[in-house]
Order: sequence, then C-alpha cells, then structure tokens
Amino acid sequence: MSGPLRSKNLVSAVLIAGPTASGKSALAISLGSRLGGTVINADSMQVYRDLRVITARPTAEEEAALPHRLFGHVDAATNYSTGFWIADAIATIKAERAQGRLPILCGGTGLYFKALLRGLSDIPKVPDDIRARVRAQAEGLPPAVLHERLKALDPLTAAGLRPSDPQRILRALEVFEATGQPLKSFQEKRAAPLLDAAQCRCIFLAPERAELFHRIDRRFDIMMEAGALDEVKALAARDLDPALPAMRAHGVPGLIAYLRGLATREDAVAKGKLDTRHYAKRQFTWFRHQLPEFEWMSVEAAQGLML
RNA sequence: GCCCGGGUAGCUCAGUUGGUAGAGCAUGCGACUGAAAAUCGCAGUGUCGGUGGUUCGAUUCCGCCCCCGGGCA
Repeated sequence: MSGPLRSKNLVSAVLIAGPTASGKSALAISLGSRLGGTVINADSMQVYRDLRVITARPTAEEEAALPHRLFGHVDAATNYSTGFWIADAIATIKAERAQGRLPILCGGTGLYFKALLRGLSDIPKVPDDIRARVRAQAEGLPPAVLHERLKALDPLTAAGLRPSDPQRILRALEVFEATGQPLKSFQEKRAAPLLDAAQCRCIFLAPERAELFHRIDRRFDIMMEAGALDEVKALAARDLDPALPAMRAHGVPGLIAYLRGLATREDAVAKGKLDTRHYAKRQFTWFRHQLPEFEWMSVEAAQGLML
C-alpha cells in the first residue's frame, strides 16, 4: 500500500532512507526524474571521491539522468563529519530550491537525517592540531583510563559515557581541550532543525531481512567484479591514516589486508559482507527508534509511490 | 591393519583433580549530537560422538563401537 497522495507543492523535500542495498538510489532517481528533483547524498561514505564502486555510489550514467549533489565531492584524506555534511546539505538544499528543484535527500546515514530533522548542536570545530595531540596522547591507553582522565576534567560529560567507548570519550576530551567547556554543555543546546518532517515525505525502504542479506552478499560480489579491488589498491597506495573514515568503509580494511598479503581474498570478502550485514541491522534499529517519523515501506510499495 | 591425536554451543576451541559446562566469533535485541559504513551495551542456546561398565552420581575414569586428522605399514 502506498501512502496518501500528496501534491508536489506540499512537499518541501523528499527523504529516502533505508538499509544499505535496499534500492534507495534507484528510487531517488525514479522519483526525482518525475518530480524535477535533485538527488542529494545523505550517506557518509559516498561523499569520498576515491570510493565509488565499494560504496555503491550512483554510476556516471545514473548521475546523468538528473542532478546529483554531494557525491564524491570529498577527498579520502579528509576527516569529513556530520558537521561538514550538515553545512553542505543546507547550502545545497537552498541552492536547489532556488532553481525550483525538489531536494531528494537519499542515503543510509541515520545521524545525518537526525541532524537535519532535529538540529545539530553548535559546537566549535576542534582544531586539527588539538585533535591530533589528544589522540596521540591516548595512543595505546585502554578506554577506561581515558574515561578516568575525562572524569577529572569534565565529569558532566564523563557521567553520560561508558568507560568502554573510546570514540565518544576521545571526542569529549578533544572538545574540552579545545574549548574548556564540557561537550555535554554544548549538546544541551540544540540548533533549530533544517527541515520539518511534517512538510517532507520521509520514506524508509524496508526489505525483508533475509532477502536484504542475500542482496548484500550478491552486491559485494558484483563490486568485486566491477573493480572494487583496483579502487582499494589506489586508495591503499596513498598510504593514508587508517583511522580516517574513508579507510573504514565496508570492505576496505579487509581488501587492504588482502593486498598486503595479510588475509586471503575469501576472508576479505567475507568480512566485507559481514560488516555490511551488521550495519544494515543497526540501520533498522536506528530508524525504528530514533526517527519514527519515517514511513516504512516495502520495495514494491515504493515503486508504486505517487507524490 | 597398527600407532598417535581429536570428536563439547551455528563455527573455532577451553574446561570439569567425578557433583550435567565456558570464551571468542556468529545470531538476536538495544544505545546513539562532528570518525556514525563509526563506537558501544545486553541476551539465549548444548541429549559434552554412541553404547556398556565402575560409582550415591560419569561429559570427566574403564571397555567396546563409530567418525575425522596425521603417521607407520
């Protein structure tokens, strides 16, 4: 069953989310072509120029069908983040609207959609040197020790974090280091949302899980045939910091290990598929609980969608 | 055919000086404000290869049988 009919001018944007490999891109292209839309990427990995095949970014032919924005516009050496994306997304949505085009946000990154619909706190950017210093000092230390350190400096934020969660602890440490104020104190003030879900069409493409897992496996095999290994080889040759987001894309760490003779090709592929399935599960959980305003829809229902 | 090693959770394995067992991974569920394709939390599951014996009690000790490795012939 498709949802109620809505006339185009009541919808200020279309948001298409869903687990990886659910067919979001195809839906975005089909809707966008009919509605005079522009597809705007809301996927944290499809922003990287170096990674096209392995991130399932739309192909050149697909991109030719209608305007696509924020795809492959970032170098893999960049530590891109939600904050950068939100800024890019604001500018892009405005620009497309100014041209009379309907923004179609499409991607699987739940945090990006949440930032769009709930607002992202205004937190000063942590200078690169401070970030690097905090991380260098943390090198090799167990997360519980870092948590103790944070507790001494910023008990407010530390109280809300698990001592086993290195990533969030480091973030809190570097924000405190850069601003002298608790991360929590910034988070308590949320910026105004960019979009109001009531004026958007928010779709979550939700295939049946077993079927989706099969598609994920098959798609990874297709990526391998389509040159994923060459792409990863070129990335590996840049010898970037393995902690960079682009270096963590599903399949990348395993394939780099394979290229360096540290893993079999079979194991690398299996790891890529497994990471992707785990991620898909987290995407279902995220949207179910964090963004309930999304309308869950089967792939078949989405195909018959009228806006 | 003989000798040695092994058969314990979906997988890889630990363990029980005899009182019906556990890690990692997988699986399921969940958290989530600038690395989010990230990071983290919780949970379940077993005829302990089969069979007979010893014993109050056997997955653990003994016999026989079956299966899988390796070696010898």
